[in-house]
Amino acid sequence: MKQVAALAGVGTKTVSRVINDEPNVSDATAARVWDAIRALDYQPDLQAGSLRRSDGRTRTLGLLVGSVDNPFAGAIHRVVEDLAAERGMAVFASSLDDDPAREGSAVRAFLQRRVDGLILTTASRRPDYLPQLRERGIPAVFVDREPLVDGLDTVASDNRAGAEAGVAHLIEQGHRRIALLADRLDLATASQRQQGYLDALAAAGISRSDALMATDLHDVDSARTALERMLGAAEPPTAVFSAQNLITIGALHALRDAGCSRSVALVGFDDLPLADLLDPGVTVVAQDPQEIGRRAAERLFALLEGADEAPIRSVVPTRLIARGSGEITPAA
Amino acid sequence: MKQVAALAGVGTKTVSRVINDEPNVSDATAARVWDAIRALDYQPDLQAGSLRRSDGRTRTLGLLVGSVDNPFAGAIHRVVEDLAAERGMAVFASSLDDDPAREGSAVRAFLQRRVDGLILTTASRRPDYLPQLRERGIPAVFVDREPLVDGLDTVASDNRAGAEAGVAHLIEQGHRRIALLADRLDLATASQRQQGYLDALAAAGISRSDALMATDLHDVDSARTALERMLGAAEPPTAVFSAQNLITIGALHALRDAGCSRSVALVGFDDLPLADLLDPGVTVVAQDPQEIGRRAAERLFALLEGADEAPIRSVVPTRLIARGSGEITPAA
DNA sequence: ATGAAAGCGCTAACAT
DNA sequence: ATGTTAGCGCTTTCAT
Repeated sequence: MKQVAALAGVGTKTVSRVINDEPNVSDATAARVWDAIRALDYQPDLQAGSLRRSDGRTRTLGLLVGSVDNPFAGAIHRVVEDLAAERGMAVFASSLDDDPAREGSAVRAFLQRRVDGLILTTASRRPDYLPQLRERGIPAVFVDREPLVDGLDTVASDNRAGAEAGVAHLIEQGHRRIALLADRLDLATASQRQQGYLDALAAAGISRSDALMATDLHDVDSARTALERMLGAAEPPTAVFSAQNLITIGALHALRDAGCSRSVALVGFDDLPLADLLDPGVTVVAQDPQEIGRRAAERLFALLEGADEAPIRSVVPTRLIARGSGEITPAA
Repeated sequence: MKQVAALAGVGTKTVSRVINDEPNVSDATAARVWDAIRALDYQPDLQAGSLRRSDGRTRTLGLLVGSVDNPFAGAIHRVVEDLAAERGMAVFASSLDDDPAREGSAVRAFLQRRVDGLILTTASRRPDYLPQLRERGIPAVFVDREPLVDGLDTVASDNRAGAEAGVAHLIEQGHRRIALLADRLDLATASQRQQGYLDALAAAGISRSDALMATDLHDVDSARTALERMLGAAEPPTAVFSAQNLITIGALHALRDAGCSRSVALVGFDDLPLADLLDPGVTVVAQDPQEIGRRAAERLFALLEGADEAPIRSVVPTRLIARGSGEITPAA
């Protein structure tokens, strides 16, 4: 910056004024400064600036998702990035892997880099870094999972209602032995979806059976194995509700390998790319990751602009998409 | 930091020494400092530190991909993130959308935030920011696409050979009228894959037909439309080579809608989730995004540690995965 | 083993 | 309309 000032024959503060287009610079000097900036390929150091700037902003935000590799997270990331870019903000993204330790170090990494705000998916019901965020006045919006703490801003799918609708759909087709394949129940999403499953059964007067509920499934293979075991049991399910996208993939493998794709019904929570091209098409309870990302980002920006109303708890509706697999009726 | 120093009853420099565990601090003082740090929930400001630090490092890197929403990009991102985290580095990710303007502003945003290094996918053959990177000594590794500039470090799939192998596979099944569905040819990947297609035809003595080559396809819908048109033409292709993952999805839709999934062969470049569950399974020329990401990240870290050898041009082999759609033989 | 002073690149506050 | 001085939170250099 000093070089630019020297080349343009002005003081550094004038250069600063030009860059941030503050008032009180004559057009002539501004032009000279811009020339010097171009001549030197000067790029202002945003971090150094924020060190002294009154609001201390770094124009940077942190995004924590399940895994940047997961299509659901990718969709959220993309929306957040686009909205952030419109405001000249850049985004740090990190993967959580549903590991509280990894979550903690990711948040720490964000804080050390002085992000202005955070959009977080959490693996814990009561994240331990919340007091720190409060103290430092760093706004955060939780997405996908709602911690069990009051006063937080959250945006998530209607997991319970969506799961209930998916299972009710299977019940309408005449199924009574419906399997549940779910993730670790300490994750809010998994337990809410299980609750929806149980609510749908209860509403139809179907008693729950532990033999039909597999939980703690965290990847494709564990889901596949769990369903294979159920299909080989004495009273196999006639329908399956899989409560997460990777689990649905595992279930699809198990059904295909057992030759049951056309005889055992399947409804999955969360949509999959190509789900409509399978045969039968995969019926899903679709989430709307774009909408989740959009609401979260907009809420975060509102907080950054000093919105002071009460925290919001935003629930994004799900949508049942019938494609065939969920409309299979139980064998007579 | 001053507060910590005050609470621990030491000078700020001692706190600095403890944080960066430099030598010459007695265990007793160190312990007192750590206590103070915990008591105050102190997080050092990494950016402020790098301002004065001799190497100026921010422990941050920039990653530019096609779109953070694309599974290929997601896989690369994930690997880069994991390797970066091991070294205490955070990563800024941005989407390119194959738009040179967006590419430029993303790189500018990275530079203003003083990233230590870059992993870049580019939409231009000669990115205009290269001189700036040189001047500032910011190392960059290009992934997926190789700019037409000497002296750069690059990591990419063997696009030409992979495409040639995919098309040769179709020719082996007896096909002679093989369609090409490709992206904008100004993108290195697209033109290399087209070249592979042409090489395979030439090797088999099949003359090229412009009616069978659709280019400038950039998303699912344009690919679908292009293939629909070809299938309705006088001499429709008996096989299709789709040169990119979104294009393959479009082709699958077109084939299904035209009722040709079982009669027209398809080989796609780049693997798709669920490709093995479709019926028939989708034969693909699989890339290895993890390997691409790993090599790029490791090369970047080597450059950051001052490796001074000549730039490397790393070519990652592809692998043909036969799943059914590519083994369909032409109708007699 | 520890601390004081200077300075990294920038912006705030106050001149002029 | 422009420049000067101080200081953001840290690390360097050099003294003690």
